[in-house]
Amino acid sequence: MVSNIDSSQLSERSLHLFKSLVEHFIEDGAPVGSRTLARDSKLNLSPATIRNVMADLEALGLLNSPHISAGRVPTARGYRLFVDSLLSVDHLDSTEVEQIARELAPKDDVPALMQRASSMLSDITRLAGVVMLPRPEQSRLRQIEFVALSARRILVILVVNEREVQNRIINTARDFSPAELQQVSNLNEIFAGKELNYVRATILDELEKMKEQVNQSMQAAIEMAQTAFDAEATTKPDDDLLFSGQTNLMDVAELADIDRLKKLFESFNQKRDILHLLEQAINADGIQIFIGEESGYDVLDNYSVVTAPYEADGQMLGVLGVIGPTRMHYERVIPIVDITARMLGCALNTRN
Amino acid sequence: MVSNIDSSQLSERSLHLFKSLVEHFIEDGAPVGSRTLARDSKLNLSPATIRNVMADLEALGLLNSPHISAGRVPTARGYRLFVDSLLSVDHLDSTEVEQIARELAPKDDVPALMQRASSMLSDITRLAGVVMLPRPEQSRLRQIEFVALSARRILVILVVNEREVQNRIINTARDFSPAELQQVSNLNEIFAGKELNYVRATILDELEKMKEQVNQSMQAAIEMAQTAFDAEATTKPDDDLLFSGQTNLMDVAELADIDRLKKLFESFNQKRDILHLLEQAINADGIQIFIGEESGYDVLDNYSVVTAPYEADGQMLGVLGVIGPTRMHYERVIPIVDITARMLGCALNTRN
DNA sequence: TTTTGCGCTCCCCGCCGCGGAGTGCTAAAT
DNA sequence: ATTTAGCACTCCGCGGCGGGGAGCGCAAAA
Repeated sequence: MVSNIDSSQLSERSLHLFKSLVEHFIEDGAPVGSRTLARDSKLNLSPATIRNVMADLEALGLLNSPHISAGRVPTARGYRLFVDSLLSVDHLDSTEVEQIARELAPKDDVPALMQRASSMLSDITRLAGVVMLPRPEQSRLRQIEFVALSARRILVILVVNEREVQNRIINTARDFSPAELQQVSNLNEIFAGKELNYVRATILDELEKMKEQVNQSMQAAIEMAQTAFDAEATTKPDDDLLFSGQTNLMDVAELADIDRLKKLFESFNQKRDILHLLEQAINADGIQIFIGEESGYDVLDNYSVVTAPYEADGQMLGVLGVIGPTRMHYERVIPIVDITARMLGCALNTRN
Repeated sequence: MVSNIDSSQLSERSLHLFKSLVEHFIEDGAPVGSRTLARDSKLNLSPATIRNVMADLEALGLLNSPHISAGRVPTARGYRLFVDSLLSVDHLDSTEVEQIARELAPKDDVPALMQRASSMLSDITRLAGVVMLPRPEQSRLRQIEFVALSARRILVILVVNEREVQNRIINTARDFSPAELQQVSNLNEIFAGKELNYVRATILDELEKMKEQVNQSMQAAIEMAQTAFDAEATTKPDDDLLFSGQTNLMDVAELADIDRLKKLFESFNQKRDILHLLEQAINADGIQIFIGEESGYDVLDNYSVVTAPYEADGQMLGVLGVIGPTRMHYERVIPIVDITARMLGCALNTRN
């Protein structure tokens, strides 16, 4: 990749004009010419001077023009300079902060909270919102329970990390008596508080060794657990992204070009690309922005993604963000994404 | 509503021409003129004659023309006549039937099955698919379990109807001892197999009476159950529609008109309108079709919805269907929706 | 270094005119 | 009594044309 432009490489004046141009373009989406810029930027300069400056900026790859006699438009690289060095971030309206806080009040379960976070992001920015569900590095098993549905159908309940409940139904190879089901409490004693992968590995691999050490009905518990974890391994968590407000992107005339939009929506459904992108952002320290072609995914050409990781109890949990046209109001979107991530983190901190 | 046209009110020849016209229009979306119709319909008639017939059909409200010198286009009423009396339904390719059967093999849990049904519908028809989740009239409580997470946080697990598991976490007003939690098995004895609403009502309303009859730790169980069912009452099942393939609608140039499409997508998200529509179809005996404006929801202008209810174990469970432009290949879509509903029903029949 | 002036490019928009497809009507043909 | 042929007419779509506007670059003047 060609190196990005550093703001120190440019004169004060160039920067001012450049900033002004980008703001203009973000506002009304039309290429910006020297006249308008001369009129609106406070510097008293003639259009001709400004044309010279713009020619320089174009040579640096910060601007280009759709055709020879149109105004200029920022390139991805231009936006990059803009957001990195030139942007003055809005101070959020206190009523908006309150709204966010209200929406993210921890009043129900985690998935619902995430859903609210996503739709709030899209409502408030009028763009598309996305939230990656928390995938804690370490899932500690809290409790495991077996409930008999019929002789060979058993409901397995895993309580993980204080808050999360997984259940699945397994069909066992042989009948189990109620007494055998009771033995599961032994498993709790052994595994409570252990890391989930460790539990799985232990149960699946070290079965032989354990079987010799324990009594018969305990063996039954292990057998069942084995079936349960086998089944669980096949469960891929591929619904770990929550989108909302996709339709907001449909009235950004920017690209009414249905085909691009369709491709974008399809990539929302596939989730793969967006997921990869967000994963890149999870270790970023705060806001991270992917601008247009930068992202490397060509469905995102002309779109930007503003992300922020969220954490609770000192642990990185996931990423959330907003997807919209490169021509978006970064100065507003950035603080919104930022504060949403923080507040979501708060809401997730172990409560009570 | 003005009465629909009955096929017996029209001459054989008119019907033939009308059918031919609709098929033509469905095929290429352009208004159909007398010349093309004269050429393609096997009857040896001159364009002029056909013009006369078309004028009659227009007078009946079956056709109209975008402007005076364009060809004719079917009206909603025209489509109605077409699907009710004129349509010869395709015989499904056996490979397609197999594909459907394969997709709907009951290999995992109900929600996943529904999801697969929906995306299969959209894949195979290249339109948008929708499935209403089963809402059994009677949910019988199979089992209820309490698991202590901490002294005051208790995980409540309800097993309903053999297959469905609900869990929620409640915060209790006072501490409960493990011994008290054990008492829940008494609740199982009382309520197992009872209708869920009855259980809820009994627990919430008849608390006083029961308290006197039982020992103290049993009272604890009732208290907890009360809290649990209180919480449950607030949980609205509003995510009971599964859409997929919305993006398919984006390349029906038919209405590249982004605004309409946006409204439609929004109504998918709101779910309300579509849900109401599908509810009308649940008591229909098999396929039901809503054509354009007929549906009464103006977001569906120029769209048709083809639905079929599905049932298992002799009980109506829900509705599924396909949403696409009025100009869709009904002769193909109808059998697909039909067979999908049947097979989904089979997959849901109590297994084992 | 900035500004002025000038020639030039390209888009956008409205206009015109034309060919094509289709209609409705009337009069002739069957 | 139908059906057909003929004819005048309507309307869309398209390409070409021309002018106005916005903008550019360059060179020469300030």
